[in-house]
Amino acid sequence: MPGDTKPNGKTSNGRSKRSRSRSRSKSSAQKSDKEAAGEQKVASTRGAPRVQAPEDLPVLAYRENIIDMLVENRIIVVVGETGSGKTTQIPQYLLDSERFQCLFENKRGLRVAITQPRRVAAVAMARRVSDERGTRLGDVVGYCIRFEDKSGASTRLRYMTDGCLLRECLGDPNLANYDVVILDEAHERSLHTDVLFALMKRAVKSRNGQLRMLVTSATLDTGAFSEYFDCPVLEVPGRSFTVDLHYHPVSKTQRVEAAVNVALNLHVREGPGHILVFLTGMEECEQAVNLANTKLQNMVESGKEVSDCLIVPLYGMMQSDDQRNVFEEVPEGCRKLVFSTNIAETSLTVAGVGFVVDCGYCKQKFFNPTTGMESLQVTEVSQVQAKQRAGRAGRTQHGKCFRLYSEETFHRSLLKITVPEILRSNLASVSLQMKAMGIEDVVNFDFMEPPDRVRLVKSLRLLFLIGALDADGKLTSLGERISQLPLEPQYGRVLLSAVDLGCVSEALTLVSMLSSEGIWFRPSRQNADQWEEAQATQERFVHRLGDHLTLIRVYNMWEEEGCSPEWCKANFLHFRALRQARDIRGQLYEQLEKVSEASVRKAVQKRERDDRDRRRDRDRGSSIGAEEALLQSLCSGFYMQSARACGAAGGWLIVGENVLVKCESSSAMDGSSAEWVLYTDLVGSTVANCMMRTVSAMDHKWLQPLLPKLGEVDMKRLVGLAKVSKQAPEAEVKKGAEEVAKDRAEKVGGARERYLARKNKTPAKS
DNA sequence: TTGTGGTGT
Repeated sequence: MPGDTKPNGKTSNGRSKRSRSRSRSKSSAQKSDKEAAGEQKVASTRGAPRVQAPEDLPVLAYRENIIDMLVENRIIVVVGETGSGKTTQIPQYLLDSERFQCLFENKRGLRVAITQPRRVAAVAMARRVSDERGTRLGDVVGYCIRFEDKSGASTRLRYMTDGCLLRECLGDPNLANYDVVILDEAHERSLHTDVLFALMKRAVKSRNGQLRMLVTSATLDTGAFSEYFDCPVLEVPGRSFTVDLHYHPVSKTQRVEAAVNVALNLHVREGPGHILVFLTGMEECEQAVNLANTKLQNMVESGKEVSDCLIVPLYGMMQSDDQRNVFEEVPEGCRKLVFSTNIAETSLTVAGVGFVVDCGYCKQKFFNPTTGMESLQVTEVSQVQAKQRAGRAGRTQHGKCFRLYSEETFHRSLLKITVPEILRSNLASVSLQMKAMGIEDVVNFDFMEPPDRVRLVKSLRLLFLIGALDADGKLTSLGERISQLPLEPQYGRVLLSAVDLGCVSEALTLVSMLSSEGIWFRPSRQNADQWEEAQATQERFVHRLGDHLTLIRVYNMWEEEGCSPEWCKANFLHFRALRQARDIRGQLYEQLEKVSEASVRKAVQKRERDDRDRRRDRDRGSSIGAEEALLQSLCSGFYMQSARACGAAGGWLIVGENVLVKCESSSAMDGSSAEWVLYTDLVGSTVANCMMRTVSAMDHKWLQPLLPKLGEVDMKRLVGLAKVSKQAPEAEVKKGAEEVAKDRAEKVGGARERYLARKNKTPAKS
């Protein structure tokens, strides 16, 4: 990374020296490496027209090599470890190479898209490169992220989130706007990047030499990449310090205490360097902080000499100002001990870490396509993750990493790479987007890591049920409109039916709230008083008809309070999440208007006028009409997720499935006797213990007209086998029937199991 | 009994 010190401790030039001291300051230290890089400009360009890239970036030596390879090959893979400079330099090499630009027939000038998995990274890289070139951000170098497009007609290097490029593919699957696409951080295997792999491979082929692609990855799984893309791989060395590995196996149940003990041992024995401990979740981090404080106190009381130590947790759901505390500079001689979730693995960088303790586990989300159930499971980390965690100790000094498992476990038990998100996700949105791009056969599409057929078939079934696909799996005009909305298709369906039912405003609010991060602030249970106070405070928002109307009520009250952050704090709500919901709502409002046939604006304005009148009249009762309409429009997207009370058991039976479910205890409908309910999320780890989250009471007369469609699903027609079977009847029909059988047989979420099974059949190279 | 790893349009 530009501005880092070299291993020998000298800085490459005066500018780096300045930026080094700056990178320790509060404002940039709290951000990721990439964002910090972007911030250097403020300090270093004053009076200078142009920021220079450090002269000793490892990638520089490969400049001509990269261009040669990309002239000769349509696709190449570049493997470069942290600090090689690949993200900032390679796009500029291409832009500055006449020889490379000669390849392209169009004379509008080279245009390069560079994707990042995270928004902050896209912005920071654009800012940095723009500074290096001495241009205004948004001119030659720009970026594009949700809610913010800082680029224009003259933009040649466009940094963007992978999700943005994916959305651009919808309108233009061949990406005619670009000559080169760089998919950066490909090793992270984000859902969007994985889909882009497949789309780009296709686009490169169809553009016939006029579109080049470069895939960059930090860790070595080059076999899989080069095989899939059939392309050469170039390795660029990194620039970080060595990290000694130590293995301290402990039992899974003792990991928190063991992690605390190892960390305190390090604190007592080792020289300078902060300590970063990786645990699985918020509760573990809070618990560890308490435990470490107690133990440290005991040591001091027993007369042991212990130096100063600041002990802090770090996780995503933390209030923003608490999170900032983690990055505060500590006094000389004071050590920081940070207990973090995997947020510190890639998203945030704690500066000055010399020691890492890795518990060997993390939480991962798995979606079970058969039940539609989502679960958050504590899972062993992959080898790639373990290396990434260890690397956090070697950014500024020679480091040490303590793994709370054996070396044998590392090699024998841990997966080589993390199970890619595409194998763990709900694919409804991916399938719909592919259909909207004219890709008919989604099930047999050439993904690098093909998702299970069941997962894909189930996504088609869902799209059929909401009317986005017809019985033959063809995109309907409704599906086309839904695909335009940046939402899960089921939510898109709800919005469009809300237009017809006259409750757009409410639906926009609800869908935005459901699309944003969780709004409820749930204090750690380590803090019992606060926990109870939060429960009691949040209960006051509850709407008797369920969680969906509760969410709308919270949003409306927040707006009435002038969108106040203080009001959020007092009511145990995440301001960040509500603000995000407001941004999303604004965006959806605009896009829904483009997409929907009726005039959304008129409907919304009428609604808002009515609301004002009602408030003036203090006649709250009359808003029932809109509330009912909202619940009814929910049915159009989620009727297959409704359930009927099953008296004896005190739960509900999901329609069309023999699964008995309960409400989560935090739900407004918990303990309710409503005959019919509808949920937007189903969570749990096994079918036997799964819970509805976000639940509302329903009137059966809204559901009744929709439910028969559940019986109309013909999987064979949906995946397009009915037509194929005319040519090869027996085999194909049998295959289709097996699909249905397998589908029924499947009960427990098996992405990981199937992935493991596949990996074991074809062992990865070591 | 019961919790919410992290991203993104």
